[in-house]
Amino acid sequence: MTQHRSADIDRAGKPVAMRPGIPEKNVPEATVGRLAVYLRALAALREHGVSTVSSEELASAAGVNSAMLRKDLSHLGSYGTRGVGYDVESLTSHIARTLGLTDEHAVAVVGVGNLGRALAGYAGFGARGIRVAALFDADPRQIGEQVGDLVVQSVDDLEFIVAQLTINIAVITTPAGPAQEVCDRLVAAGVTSILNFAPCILNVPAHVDVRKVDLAAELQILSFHEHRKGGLMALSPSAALGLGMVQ
Amino acid sequence: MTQHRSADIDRAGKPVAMRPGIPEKNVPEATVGRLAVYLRALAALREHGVSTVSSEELASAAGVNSAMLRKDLSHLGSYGTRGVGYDVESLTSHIARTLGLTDEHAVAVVGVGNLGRALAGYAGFGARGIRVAALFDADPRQIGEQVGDLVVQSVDDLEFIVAQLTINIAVITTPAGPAQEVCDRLVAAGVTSILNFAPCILNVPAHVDVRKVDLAAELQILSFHEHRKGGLMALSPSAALGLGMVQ
DNA sequence: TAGATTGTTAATCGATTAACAATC
DNA sequence: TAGATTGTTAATCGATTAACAATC
Repeated sequence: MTQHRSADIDRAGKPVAMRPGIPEKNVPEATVGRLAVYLRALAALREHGVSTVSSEELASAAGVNSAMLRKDLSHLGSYGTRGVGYDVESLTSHIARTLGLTDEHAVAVVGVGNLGRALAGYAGFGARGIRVAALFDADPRQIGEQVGDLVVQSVDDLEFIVAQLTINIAVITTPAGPAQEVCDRLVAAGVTSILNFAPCILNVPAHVDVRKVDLAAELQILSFHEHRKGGLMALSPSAALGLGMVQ
Repeated sequence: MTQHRSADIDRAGKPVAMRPGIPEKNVPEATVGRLAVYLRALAALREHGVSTVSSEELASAAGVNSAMLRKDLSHLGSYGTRGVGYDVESLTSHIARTLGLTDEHAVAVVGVGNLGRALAGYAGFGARGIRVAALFDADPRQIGEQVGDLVVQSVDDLEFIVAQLTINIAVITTPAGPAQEVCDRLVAAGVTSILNFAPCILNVPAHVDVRKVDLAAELQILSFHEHRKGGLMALSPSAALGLGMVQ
């Protein structure tokens, strides 16, 4: 959540994008998170044969406000045409390039439970720069099993294989227990970006990005909102209707 | 992402917490997201027999700054003791109550692929107010299958069962295609909070909260950060070392 | 040219952080 | 009392939104 932010700043305290040799404009973290969403909306539009789209249309497809969309895109440069809109094709490739999806990223998944399998099989990655290249597990019953195109490898061979395949991005879908050790070993093997599904905080050196997906927390947040709505709706849906809580 | 915010405000434009009859102080959205993390850190401390914890210790266990932790907790009231710290037990229950985890929430999971199964089997929920109470799928091969304690039900029976079990929270782990229809039916059956894993934007009435977990987007965000680090590290790890990028 | 829509500015809002007075 | 640590204030920072001049 907050963790990955630490790596936006290098040891000297300067924002990464300001370092000499990396000239790209600085893209705010919140914007980066939405670029992926725009990319998906653009892909859907392209499939429907749409070749030009206005900020209003694209924003509505992405579930955001059009002012925010234009502001987000302005960080990448000016790729729209006033009075007309954005060219779907060219905007797609500008966003993809900004996200670094023109490079091919090999990803390792550690932990081949249901969650790991879901990620390994996720078609959403394929085409777009991200490819699951290795699966690891500690359970001897899983090792050697075929999952999609890949064979599950022993976590004992993690360092060797990760280094061999020059994997920089890893997904941790182990239980909380082994997660920190797995993380340390991934980092030692050259991984610099981690997506963590294990319900624990990972300690990493400053050059490593960690993003955390916390499934229990997501449901607890919904629980909070239910609680806030709760009283009223549960006791009397019609009262809630009267208060305009229901459409 | 932004979607769930819309439901914080009712039709009259007043923040929910301000409505008469719901006196709790307003807790910022960002704080709510972290309360779940604190709760987990507290559980770990309690297991280690710790009965009192300072904001500094708890913050470090939760991976945040101690000022932020104290600020977050101040929204719940004053449950610490100056010069001493927080009582693990009592802080745990205050946070749990704030999150609405004292009520029992029955959750439906729609889509029993790997992701749905991962959630259905997630032990992290059990004890704490959240219980997966129904599983649905459209695939006849899945219907009737036993998953954990539950039998997979036909999505055709969704309305009846959701209403029957007074389920208010649902998780959508279907492909993007059927997600909106599933969502509409859940809402019609009384669901008011949705956790969406399908890679699409859901349109819901204002009284419904949607949180979105976008796995492809998470990896694309990491791809962006890799890209930013990329050039340097790939060409010359030793140069990167010299720039202080590596510990 | 007239209508449409971008890119940007400025205002607002919310979230984070540091610092410290209150107080155990 | 002296040391420690909370709860809160004020400063800063970043993100969102509305409005509009630029321009296709």
